[in-house]
Amino acid sequence: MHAFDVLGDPVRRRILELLTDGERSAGSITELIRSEFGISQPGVSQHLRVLRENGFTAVRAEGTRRLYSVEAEPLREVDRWLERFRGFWDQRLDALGTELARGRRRGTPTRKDPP
Amino acid sequence: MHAFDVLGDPVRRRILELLTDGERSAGSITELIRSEFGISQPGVSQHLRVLRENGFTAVRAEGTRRLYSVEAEPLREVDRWLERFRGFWDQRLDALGTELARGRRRGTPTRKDPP
DNA sequence: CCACTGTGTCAGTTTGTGATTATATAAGTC
DNA sequence: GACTTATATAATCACAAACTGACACAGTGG
Repeated sequence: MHAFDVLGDPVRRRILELLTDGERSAGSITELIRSEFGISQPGVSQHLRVLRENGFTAVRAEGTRRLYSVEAEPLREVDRWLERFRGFWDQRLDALGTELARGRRRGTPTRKDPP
Repeated sequence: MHAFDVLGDPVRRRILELLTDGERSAGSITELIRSEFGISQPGVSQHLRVLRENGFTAVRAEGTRRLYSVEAEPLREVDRWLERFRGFWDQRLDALGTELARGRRRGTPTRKDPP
């Protein structure tokens, strides 16, 4: 499953958002998601599975609890894919800053259409 | 349809990639995509429609030709969503740069799990 | 006007994904 | 050991998405 497919689901995006400020147990995630989306516990668990199996989260057991946390790599991959499009809005870049932070090369796009 | 759903399809991602270096006619896109993915002309046309209807592309008519080009906004939206996760890998940031370019506030995430 | 090219739309079929209910497993508690 | 809590898995079902083939329609050139 491609990273973008994983992020295509609003529940999964929300779960990742919840994890931005640190570890969270499956239970606390489930509770929140249930209240926000009205889906069942197994439903949430399956989304957690997708995130897990695609490397978006790391899990750590603590008793019966499973503590989930964000794993950066796949998100970073998405970020890298987007990179090629930054030129479309970064134009009036506070140059130095962006250029240093990201390693871009591409300038403003130009026309090109084969016959 | 959410931006991530649009990007969930590999054909649509590829089309956007093709458009990074400028306008392209539906025909030239179709030809390329057909050779790469082996799908029919209507198939490609439908993907173009999704991109169009979701604001990922602009279209301009030139005779019978339709010239497609990238429209930044939706991609930018995705970029903004990702922003909150940059802290997970940007740590060793060439500080100044990133901080100036993006308007981040969040630091390194910390633990937090409600009972 | 006719035929041809370029492109979009429609109808119908297939497939994959997300949801549900029921159940399994594993860890604590009494 | 029986019971409860925490979480995952299994089986199944429903629906949205993607593909195809047939067709429509606008421009263009003879």
